[in-house]
Amino acid sequence: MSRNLGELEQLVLLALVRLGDDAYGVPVQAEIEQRTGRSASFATVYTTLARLEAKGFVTSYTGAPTPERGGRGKKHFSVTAAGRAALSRSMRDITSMARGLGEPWSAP
Amino acid sequence: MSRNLGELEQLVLLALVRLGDDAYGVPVQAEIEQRTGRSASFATVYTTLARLEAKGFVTSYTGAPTPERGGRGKKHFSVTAAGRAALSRSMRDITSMARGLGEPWSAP
DNA sequence: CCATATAATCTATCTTGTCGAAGAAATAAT
DNA sequence: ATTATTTCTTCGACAAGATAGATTATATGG
Repeated sequence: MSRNLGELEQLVLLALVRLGDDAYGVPVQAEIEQRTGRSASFATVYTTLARLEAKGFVTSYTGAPTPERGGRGKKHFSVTAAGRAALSRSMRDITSMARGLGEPWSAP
Repeated sequence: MSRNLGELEQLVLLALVRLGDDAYGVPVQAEIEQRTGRSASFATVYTTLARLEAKGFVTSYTGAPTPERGGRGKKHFSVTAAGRAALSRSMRDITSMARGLGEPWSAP
């Protein structure tokens, strides 16, 4: 029923857009932490990614691992059209509510 | 205890800022529906308001009812300094993640 | 085949979102 | 005063989202 995105779902979706082809768990987590300063464990990011996929907002394919030095293959994610639409709606909702308010949320 | 706001909590807080002195349950719900087009029952709004108050992000006082034509007294809400700070953080997080992206979430 | 590195999943719990139905408080009508 | 009507809020119950510690999977190097 809920075509609404949670807050973390929004951030993850935005991170995917930012990262493009390099989008998989690890960098998504890093991007969120670096840009927002907010901590999010890998597990948290992965569960969110899984939920988004279940809703059809992202798709994934498992790629080959880095030839360099060990490790498991990466699971790459990309945002679907439905995902972009959902993200767009969420962003619109929040900007609609914030529009016109200078930045009163930081004023005394 | 997460000091992060949920999406609805953000919207409700923004609605309170918009409404100022006229901020109580009914208009908050109306403001959200009108501005975002997204439905939210009164119960949903009140629950969120109660949670925000429990977290210290809003305060309330029960005012006298309208002399006009019946009805229960209104419970007025206002955002606390902590609430503004939390809202500010949330807004900053999302704009930080969206910064630079024209509006790619709506592009093919 | 054991150590090490990298990446993803499992399991479990707490927090948020959601709303139908019921309750509370005031005025108006009978 | 009793009942109706209007306005606004709370209750109770469950679904969905957030969170992370421990665990598993897969690759390379010695």
